[in-house]
Amino acid sequence: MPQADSSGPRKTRIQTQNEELILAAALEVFSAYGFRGSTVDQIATTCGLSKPNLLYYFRRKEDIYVALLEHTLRDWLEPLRALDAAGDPIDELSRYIRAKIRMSRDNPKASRLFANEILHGAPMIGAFLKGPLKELVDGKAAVIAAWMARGLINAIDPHHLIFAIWSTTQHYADFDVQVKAVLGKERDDM
Amino acid sequence: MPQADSSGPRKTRIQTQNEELILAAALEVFSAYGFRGSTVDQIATTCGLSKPNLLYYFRRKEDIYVALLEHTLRDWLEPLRALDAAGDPIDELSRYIRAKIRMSRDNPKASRLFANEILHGAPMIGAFLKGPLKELVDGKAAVIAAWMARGLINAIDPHHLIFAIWSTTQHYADFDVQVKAVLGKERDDM
DNA sequence: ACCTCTCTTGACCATTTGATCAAGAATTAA
DNA sequence: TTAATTCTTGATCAAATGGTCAAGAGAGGT
Repeated sequence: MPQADSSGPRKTRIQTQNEELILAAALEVFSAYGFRGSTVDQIATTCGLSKPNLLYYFRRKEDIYVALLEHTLRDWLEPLRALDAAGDPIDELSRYIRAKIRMSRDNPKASRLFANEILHGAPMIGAFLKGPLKELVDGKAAVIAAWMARGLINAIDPHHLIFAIWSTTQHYADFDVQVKAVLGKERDDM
Repeated sequence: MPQADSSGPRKTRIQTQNEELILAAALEVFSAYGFRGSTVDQIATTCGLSKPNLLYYFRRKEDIYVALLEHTLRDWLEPLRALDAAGDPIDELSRYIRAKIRMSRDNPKASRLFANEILHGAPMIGAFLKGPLKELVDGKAAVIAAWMARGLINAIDPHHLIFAIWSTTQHYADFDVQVKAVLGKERDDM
């Protein structure tokens, strides 16, 4: 029972390797079909393991999903964390926006994974949103508000500025098919 | 077999009434759980009909879903259609944006229904996106481009301007739980 | 009242799917 | 080598679920 050890990451070579395989396959499948739309068999087939073998590493379907969310969530917020109060507002915000666009382009599946989770009421990461995410956003909103107070940038509600950045950038990952359909799907520029 | 008549809407009073009930319940359920995440039983229970009875009006689960999408799609694009080339650009765009925000607020479930469909690759309305939707957007993008050419508003890519409007406004419906979580869920203003 | 057509439902079916288990194969430590 | 541990899988199960069907209840027109 590999999950049992909460003390130390006493993991076998095979264990580490297969868990990575599984999470990669899970991202592929969950991001495309959502939690309920995906089957354990699909994930198993995608990573070339048998279903019981997959369930040896993650005992429940939900465990795979949660592990994947947590695993991906780490990098996802990195660009926002990097927003530096001491830097130039325009530079900092530009860098943040560009980083978000790059992430949407390079890892649209992660974006769709989260979008789907939140769209369905965030049943698994609701606590995370109200806790760590809110803290982070509140903190950065304060940074932006300080810039505005010093007259460095136009004053608008910082929270909604962040929402606007999130929505516009992630739009290209989450609604990819719509964007491609409307643009005629040959154009790859932005 | 009520579906059969493609000639005229020869519908019974009960038929019309129950179909409305079903579509309302379907919006409730599909918007919350997605297509595969929803069950016919859930929809039946929500509108107080038995499952076989519901399947008497819509023979397959997919039929309910498609009917709902088509039914909702009509109003959804109305504000964009209303964008008037002869009007003042600022007024027209303001009106459009306000209309979209109002729709996101008044009918977030419809927004989430579409968001989910598109997020999963638009398996049912892919043709609509590439056809009628593209025509409409291309037409309105041309209108906006004409305003820009006359120097009435700043020049940026009209298609991406429309995407920005879509994403920012629908964000508040689609990612409702995230917005509420981050804002502390008491605030109801924008 | 009578007949036809519409509507409703309990019972049932086939398939899918998350999950289990015992037994065997492979790996690792001694 | 040997023994313990880890890994793998075919077979199987129970529950959920989309969909069917025959038979009965109800509405509407005459």
